[in-house]
Amino acid sequence: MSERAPTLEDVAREAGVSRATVSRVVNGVRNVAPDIQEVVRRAIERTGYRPNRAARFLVTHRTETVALVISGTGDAFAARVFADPFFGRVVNGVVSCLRARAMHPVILVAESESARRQVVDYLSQGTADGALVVTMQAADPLAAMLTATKIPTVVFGRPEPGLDVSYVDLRQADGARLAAGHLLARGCRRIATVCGPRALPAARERLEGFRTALAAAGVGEVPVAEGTFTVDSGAAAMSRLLAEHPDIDGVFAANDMMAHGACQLLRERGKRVPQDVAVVGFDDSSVAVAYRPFLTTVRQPVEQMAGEMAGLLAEHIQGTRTEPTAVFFAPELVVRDSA
Amino acid sequence: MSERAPTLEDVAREAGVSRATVSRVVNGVRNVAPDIQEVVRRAIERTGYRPNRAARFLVTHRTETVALVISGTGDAFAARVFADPFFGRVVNGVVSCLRARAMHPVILVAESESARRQVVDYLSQGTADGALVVTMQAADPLAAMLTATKIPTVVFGRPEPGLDVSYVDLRQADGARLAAGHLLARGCRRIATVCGPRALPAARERLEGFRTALAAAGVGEVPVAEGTFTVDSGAAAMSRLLAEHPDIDGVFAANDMMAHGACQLLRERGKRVPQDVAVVGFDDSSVAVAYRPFLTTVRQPVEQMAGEMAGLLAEHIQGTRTEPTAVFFAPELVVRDSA
DNA sequence: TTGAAAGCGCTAACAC
DNA sequence: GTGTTAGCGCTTTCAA
Repeated sequence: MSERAPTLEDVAREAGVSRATVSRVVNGVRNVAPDIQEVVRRAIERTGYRPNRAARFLVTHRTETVALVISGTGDAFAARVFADPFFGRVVNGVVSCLRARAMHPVILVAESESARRQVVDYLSQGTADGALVVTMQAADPLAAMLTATKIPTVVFGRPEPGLDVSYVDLRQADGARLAAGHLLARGCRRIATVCGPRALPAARERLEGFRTALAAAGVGEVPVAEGTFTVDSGAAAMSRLLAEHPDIDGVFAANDMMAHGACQLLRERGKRVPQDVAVVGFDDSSVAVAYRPFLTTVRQPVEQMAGEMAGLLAEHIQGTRTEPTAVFFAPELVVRDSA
Repeated sequence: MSERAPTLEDVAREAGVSRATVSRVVNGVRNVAPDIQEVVRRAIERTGYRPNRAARFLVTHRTETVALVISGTGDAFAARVFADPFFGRVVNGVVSCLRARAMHPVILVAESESARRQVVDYLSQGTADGALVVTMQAADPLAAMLTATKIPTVVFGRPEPGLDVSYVDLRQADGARLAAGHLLARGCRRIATVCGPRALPAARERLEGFRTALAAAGVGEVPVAEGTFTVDSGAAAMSRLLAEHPDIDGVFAANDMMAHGACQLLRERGKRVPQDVAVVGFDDSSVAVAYRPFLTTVRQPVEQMAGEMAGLLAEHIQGTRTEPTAVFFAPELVVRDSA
């Protein structure tokens, strides 16, 4: 574009020292006389020198960039993910953590087999130091492909069994138990659940945890309807539930959007929430308090989890941590209006 | 990590040709005999060679990465942006367009003066070929800083006057006119509006456009309450409006979330939507049809706009386009239940 | 403490 | 058509 950007060479000439010396002060290595440091610093100032990352990377093999991969499958998959508040929270957590380390996330989408290969390809070109994988799918092959290629990887949510990779996860079952306990404590006895896509491990764990907790309290047979984590699907699931069990008095939905969908449908059918039917959501995302009724929900600290995920990756990259590590987070019940 | 990744040199040796020849087939340059091409291709296969991006960049000066900068100011600013469906739509549009060009977005957040400088710094290190700026603020200085540094830049939304930079924008006033026309056609005459932060040019344009359209139809004096684009703020604004003008029969909200907030408040106050008060939103984001009432709204083709923004940047980067260009999009009225 | 020099892996003239 | 060669801008031994 303009006339060539200043290089180390230019600064060196300007300061009357060697390239090596300039490099040393730029990288904060000691062994440089204070006065020379000062001279160099001024020369940098005058020339407006910025180190060239690519050149530096060529020798250090560190790009200070990590890939944030949204993995999953299907038509319009990406659009759905990006519309979900969950995605924004993850990005937020990742960015916050990375910034403190002067690293940056590049967004990659892996929605098909070929896209997955492209991601692996991209990463093996040394464009990023590692990968953060957020998957919307069971048995996502991406993490395995990545680790097989020896690319530092950390995943959000428990990976498929047998895969030796670091991850962060929520104690899903505990969250479900919290929801069950709250519903029970309210006096609900005819309790149903709107679960998430069973293909998703997290959704399965919430469902199982919920069933287990209820069974332990003597409530057997829990009617289940599956949704897709959207408001619509929550309403549809609620409708199915109501058709077969008109006397339901408590519902646990596997995320907040479905919980809202359930609330809406319930109200349309003339049921009051929470008086006639209590509804508990999951996530405590921004939508929990955006629409009425404000949701009683199980909080998942997504930003924190995403931050920890990024932190783990950073440690793997710099070699501070070598063994695959799992970090679990505790869910928390947030009581509001819906139950 | 492992033993050194294979380089061009390795492939060349394996294939029994020179580095240059391998480079040519890798980059799809002609002037290579078909049989040699085949030999090289097989050698690449055998060695598992992946070109090293940094090395390539060092000579081509193209990183095939662009920065997607979320710019704005304030505490918790980032969290708010990331929670907004708008952000996801932008990312989606950008990623789709970039992928086709084998480029990738790296997410940067510029929420303070120092963060802005870091962004400029980052880009002057040649880490990305250009910047996509999405700002949530009036007179954002970032775009100016970027263009001053000769970094190819395209912004989402009209930049401050006098700044010679490419941008994409919606014909905001047309959108407001659509909303006004619809409300008028329904027979509304006591019409108010919940506008967005006046600091935002887009919000101001919607407001002005709305006023103008109404004035042209002989409806003067439009009560205005300002919100912050959140559901809450929409409800609060509606409440203020109602306090002063209890007989309002039509409302235009500057985005869908505020429209939902207004609908909720209206219903809480015993008003039926749309029978007693008609509400028109703006954006046609995913929330428009997620909650009842489904919103009548002005569609803003965010994904398309974001895609065009990325496309413009790509052209600027590859030199196909040199003059700053503005591309405008036409809004569209989507009639549903709320008006 | 500083400088000289050897690459890092690749592309692009230029020569053959 | 293909190979040779000279860098791109930086870090990092190794000597001095």
